[in-house]
Order: sequence, then structure tokens, then C-alpha cells
Amino acid sequence: MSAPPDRTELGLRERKKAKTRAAIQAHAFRLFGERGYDSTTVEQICEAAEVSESTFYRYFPTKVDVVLWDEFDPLIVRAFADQPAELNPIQALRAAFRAAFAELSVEQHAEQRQRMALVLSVPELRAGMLDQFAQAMHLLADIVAERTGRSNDDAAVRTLAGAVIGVAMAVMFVMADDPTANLAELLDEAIAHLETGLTL
Amino acid sequence: MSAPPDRTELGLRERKKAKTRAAIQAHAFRLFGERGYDSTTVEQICEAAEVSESTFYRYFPTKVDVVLWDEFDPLIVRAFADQPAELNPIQALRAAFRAAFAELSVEQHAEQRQRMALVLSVPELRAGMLDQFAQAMHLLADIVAERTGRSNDDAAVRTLAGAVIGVAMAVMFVMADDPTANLAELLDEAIAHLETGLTL
Amino acid sequence: MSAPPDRTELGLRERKKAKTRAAIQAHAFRLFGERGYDSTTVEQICEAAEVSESTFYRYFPTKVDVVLWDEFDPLIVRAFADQPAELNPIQALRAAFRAAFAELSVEQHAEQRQRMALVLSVPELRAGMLDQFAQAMHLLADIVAERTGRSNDDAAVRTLAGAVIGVAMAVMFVMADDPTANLAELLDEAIAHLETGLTL
Amino acid sequence: MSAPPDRTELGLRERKKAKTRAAIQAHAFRLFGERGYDSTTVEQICEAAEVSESTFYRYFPTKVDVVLWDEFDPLIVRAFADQPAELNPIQALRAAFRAAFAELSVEQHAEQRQRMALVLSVPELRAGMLDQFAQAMHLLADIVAERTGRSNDDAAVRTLAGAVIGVAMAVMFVMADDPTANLAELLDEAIAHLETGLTL
DNA sequence: ACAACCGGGACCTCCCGTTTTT
DNA sequence: AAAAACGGGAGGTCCCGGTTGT
Repeated sequence: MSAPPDRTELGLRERKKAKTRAAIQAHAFRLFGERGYDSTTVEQICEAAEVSESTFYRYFPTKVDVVLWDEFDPLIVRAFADQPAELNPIQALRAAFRAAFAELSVEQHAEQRQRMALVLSVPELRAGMLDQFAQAMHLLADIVAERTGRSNDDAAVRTLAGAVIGVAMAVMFVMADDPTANLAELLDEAIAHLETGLTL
Repeated sequence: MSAPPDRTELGLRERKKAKTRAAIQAHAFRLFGERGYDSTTVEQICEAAEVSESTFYRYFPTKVDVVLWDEFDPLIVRAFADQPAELNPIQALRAAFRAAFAELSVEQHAEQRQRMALVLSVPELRAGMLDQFAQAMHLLADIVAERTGRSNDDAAVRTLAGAVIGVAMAVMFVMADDPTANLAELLDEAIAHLETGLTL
Repeated sequence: MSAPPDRTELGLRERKKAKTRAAIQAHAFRLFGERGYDSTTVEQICEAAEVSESTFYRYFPTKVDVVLWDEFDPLIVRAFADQPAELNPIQALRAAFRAAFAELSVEQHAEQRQRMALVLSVPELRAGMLDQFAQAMHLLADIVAERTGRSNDDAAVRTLAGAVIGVAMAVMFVMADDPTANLAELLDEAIAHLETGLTL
Repeated sequence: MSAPPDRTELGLRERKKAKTRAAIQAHAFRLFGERGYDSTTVEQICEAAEVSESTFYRYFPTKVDVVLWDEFDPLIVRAFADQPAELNPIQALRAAFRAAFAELSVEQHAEQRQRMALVLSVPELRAGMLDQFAQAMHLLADIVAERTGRSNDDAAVRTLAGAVIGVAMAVMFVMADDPTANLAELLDEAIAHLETGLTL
């Protein structure tokens, strides 16, 4: 692969697409906040974002996806790859999460928060959430497998990925009770617990 | 309190209810197996089980619940309570799962298997599954909290519960790839990994 | 603007819709008269009107609405707009009601009568009636506000609208006692009382 | 019956009944506030108020009535009777409302407020509300009729009562928009408008 | 062709009267 | 006899696929 000069240097087209996608999502989140998920129609989102419905559906297959989609995955992948080799997988994952969260802007943090509140309160979204978790779990398994030279369907690798996703879920439910809590910090502490063998 | 032996000494009413519930679920699973979840109507299930639709919905709030409902919760609670005090929480949980699985009949094992296949293939069911996991997580947090004298919203307790549920999810996805695998055994090994600090 | 005669110049589609709506309502009223509101099912109404239940619910969100819906609102709005500027708001409203009632056909008068008898005798319908009154009150407030250049949440405007709706309610209860009374006349006299300061 | 010495001097039994009724209602309102009308069961109310369900239903025929019932009627009747003869009916009604509201405790005011919020938001309650209004209208007609020596089905009397109830409804909707408004004051002003002929 | 409209069917809720259990 | 469970039926929502008006 004739590697493009840098990962961040995307072509004009890609940047425009990312911008449109972000605009749609931003307007959607604003409207969801104002009148609720169910009461907001895709049409209203499109009006606000000044795109046609067909454009909307090109970016997001369904209304659900506009909530669930985020760009966290590549962040965590890169951050994980950047961790020094002397860290064991959990330590590296923990550091990667910390680094990835640090890259998020204030707006992105707020968006994360609203996303979680939405997902937890709307059954239709919770449905999609499990798929999301599954995907994340496979992603973690993939990167851990690569780092350790094991297979991504190795039991130990899968278990590790599952445990991390599980504690992430636990953190999500904590945030449901206390929406002002700090997601990044809670997750960091939770993975630390995992690292030390879940001692009580 | 002169503790009545709690399994067998149920009134006629309770026994009948349990029987009706089991009958509905059994016929539902059979029909789902024969023609798929979506193509089986509640009405057909009711005909097969010889109950009215009213009765169906009295036992299961939704069609989804007839798939998701199981009686594993009380088993695990009791098994956990029976574990000797010298085991730490994870060890006790692991032993409890092993004991609880051992109590399941062959039919119940088959049902578990079919349940998982259904859940993984029908989006509507996956939606409900997240709630199921959330509930299970809270249950684990409760019993671990009680055993260790901590609060059930203690971060360490929640993290532990989340990790266990997470590895259970991971196991579920393994079984999706290989439906003949042994669920109990996989889960046992997974929790063991957790116990030893997720070393790879 | 070369004002299109707004009644007749509707597309085929609109005319069909109006016809369907009217047919459903007519059959409903007939059946309600024959066997009572509760004992008439939506299914029976649909059979009689030769539409599907889906169509029924597209036109009327609930069975209650098929009784409560009428086309009096646009009539009163137009009649009010047509009143000469020298009339004060109450006088104009009174004249508008008189004019609007005059436009009703004999069938429509009979329907109004039956509607009222139904509403007064069926608790479920009375429930919906309050919403109806509230809506009418807001409508009156809107048109009075527009005519007088005030805001529609001005206290005086709201009070006026409330008083008119209140006397309409009073007239309704009079008609409950004497179903043969002349609704239009009673209402006209009642608003006249309002106009002269409710002197006894 | 050996007439009790005075209207206010109720026997022990009556006072106890009033207290029980008030207790049930208070607990009901508290619970409605905490978890909403629909999600609160009669059973929960009874537990909180420490009465049996049968007692509940002896005091309030239905769950709806526990919201709608209040003791304002006798207050307004007495206050109206106390008004000097030189006041015309509307003036006397206005003064009576003012006096009756002044007798309410802070708790009763708060209760009125919550009652209104509930009624406006729960369709089931709105249904009952129309009956409530009708009853109030008849009550007003009765006392005005008595004071003026007319019949309570005299058109002028009914119209007056209707207008007053109508403006009360209007005030209720104002309060729906602004729950912090002062009910007594708004109503006083509204009746004053009526008194001066609804001039804008 | 394009959108609006319609029919049909599945899901689910609520209520009421009857049967069964205690 | 009181309480619980059940059957039946109506109301209401949603979605999908086919048809019709524009």
C-alpha cells in the first residue's frame, strides 16, 4: 500500500463527507434533546441539516444509526497501536482508552453523554446497542490478537475483550444513575480493577 | 422460621402456573425452530399450547419475553449463597455457575442453546438481550455486595459484575460460531481467566 | 389574488377523502343510534362504511373521535372574519355563530343534536369533550386576538373566549334537559346576555 | 336527627372521616408526584395511607375521584351566602371566590396546583373534569337562583353560571402554561372582566 | 414515475364475566 | 366465600405491500 502521506490528511471529498455526517448527527442530537427521539422525524432532521432524506439514508442506514454511530473506534485502534511493547494487553488497553478520551473535544464528550442517555431510555436504541457492543468486542479482540500474536478467536483473547466490554457496560449503567459522572475516569478505574484481578 | 423445603412444597396453583408457563415456552421454541421467530404468531403458539392469548400475555408481557425468560436467576443466587466463605467473590461466582449449570436438565441445556441461536439471529431479540444482561449484572452486583458487606453500587462490585457479564457475552458469541460447544465449560474457563487476572 | 372558490375546487383525492370521512361518520352515527355507542364496534362501522379498520383509524385516531369530530371550526372562523369592523368582539362572535349555524344543513343540525346526546350520555365521550372545549377556546382566542391586534394569551382575550365557551357548555346542558330546543337560538341569546354584562 | 349545634362543630366521627379522607388524598398526591398517575396503583396508596383497599373505595368510588374530589364547594356556597345583599350576583360571586380562596391553607393551594397539573396531563382525569365543571355550574346556578329569587333553570342564571365556569376553565389553561401563576388572582381578575362586560 | 392512499395482519392492552383453587 | 387465574373480545398501533390519483 502506497501509504498516503499521513492518516489525518484526508482528501477534500473525505473531509466534506465527514462534515456532512457530523452536521446531520449534530442536528439530530439537538432535536432529540428538544423533543425526544420518537417525536423527532427523519424529515425534521434533514430540514435542520439542510440535506435531502436520500442523503440522510446514504450516511445512516436507519434513524437508529444516527444515534449509535461514532468515530471512537479508529481512535482507540490507533491509541492502542501506539502503546509501548512492555505493557501487557490490559495495561495497553487502559492507556489507549485514556489517550483516546483525551483526544475528544468538549462537544464530543457532551455528545457521548447524550448518546448514552438516549440509548438507555429508548428500547429501540438499546436493541442496536448490543450489536454495537459485539462489534466493539470483536474489534478489541482483533487488536489484542494482533499485538500478542495470537488468533482473534483464542479463548483468552475473547475473554479479555469481553471483560473490558463488560466493565464498559457497567460504567454505562453507573452513568445512567449519575449523568454528571466522568465517563473516562470511571472507565479508567474500572479497567484498573480488571488489571489487578478484580480484588475487592 | 421453620423453613419449608422451597422447591417441592408449592401449592397446586403455583405448580400449575409453572407448568403453563413452561408449556407455552416449549411450544413457542418448537414453533420458532420449525418456521422461524417472525413467521410464528402468538396466536399459533397459543393454539399449540392450548391457552388463550390473554393467558399468554399474562405470562409473557411480549413475544420477545417468551424467548428471553428463563429460571436461571434463582439457581445462581442459591448456588452462590451455598459457596463456602473462604472463596473470594470470583471464585464463588465461578463455583456457583458450575453448580447452577449442573442442575440443568438435558432439555434445559438444549433450550439454552436454542435461545442463544435465536437471540443472535433476530435483531428484535438482541434488543431485549441488553436489558437481560443489565438485569443479570445488577443481580450479580447485589449478591456479591451482600456477601462482601459492600454496597451494590460500589465501583469495585459493579466492575466485577460487569466483567463477569462481559465474559458471558463473549462466550455467547463463541457459541454463535460453534453451536456445539459446551456453554458451561466455556464460561467456567472464562471466569477462571478473570480470576487469574486475564493473563495471556 | 384571483381567489379560487375554495370549497368546490378540490382535487379528486381531497373530495374522495372528505367523502370517505363523512361516510364513516354517517354510518357510525346511524349505528350508534340503533344500538348504542358501546355496543357498536369499530369493525361493524367499517363493514357498514366498506372500509378497512386501518382506514378508519387513519381518519379518526380513536372511536371517540368519530363522534367528536365536526367541521364547524372553519365555518366559525370564516364567519367571524366576515363581520364588519364596527362590531366589538362579542357582537362579532355572536353574529358569526348565527351565520355559521345558518349554513348548516338539516342533516348537519340533526347530527349536532345526536352528537350532543351521545356526548352527554357516554362518560368516555365527555372525557374527550373537555379537550374539544379547550381547543375551541383557543381557536376563539386566536381569532379574537387577530381581530383586535392583541396577543392570544392576553388575559382579556382568554377570558372572553372562556366565557363564550362557558355559556356554550351551559347551553349544552340545557339541551340535555330538552333535546328539542333550538341550539342556535339558545346560544345566540346566551351570548347576547354576555354582551349586556350578564344582567339578571 | 338531633341536629348538631353548629355546622362547623362536627362530631368525632365526621372529623375522623375527614381526616382519613385527607390522609388518603395527601398520600395519593405525593405518590402521583413521585411516579406519575398511571404508574401509581391504588394498592400503593393504601399502603402509604395505612388503610385497606376497601376503605379506599368507601371514600373514593374510583381512582379518578381521589384526584378530582375537593372540599371547595361548601366553602364557596357559604362565602356566597355571606355576601351583602347590595352586590349583584357577579360581584357577589367574585367576592365569594376571593373569600373562599383566602380560607385555603398553603398546603391546600399546593394541592390545587398539583390537581390541575394532573388533570391537564392525564386524559382519564380530563374526562372526569367535564362532569366536575358541570356540577360546579349547577351549583353556581343554584345559589345564584336562590339569591335572586329566580329558578335555577332560568336561562339568564344558567348563562351566568356558564360564563363563570368558562372563565375558570380559561384560567386553568393559563395555569397549564405557567404553573407558578396565582390561581386566585387570575380568577378574580377574570370575573372582574365578566363584570365589566368583557370589554377589551 | 411518484407519492399518497388503502387493506391486511400481527402485536399488545384492557376489561369483564366465568371457572377454579384455597 | 374470597381470591386467583382464565377466556374472550374490543380498541388501538404499526408496518408492509399493492393500488390508485396526479
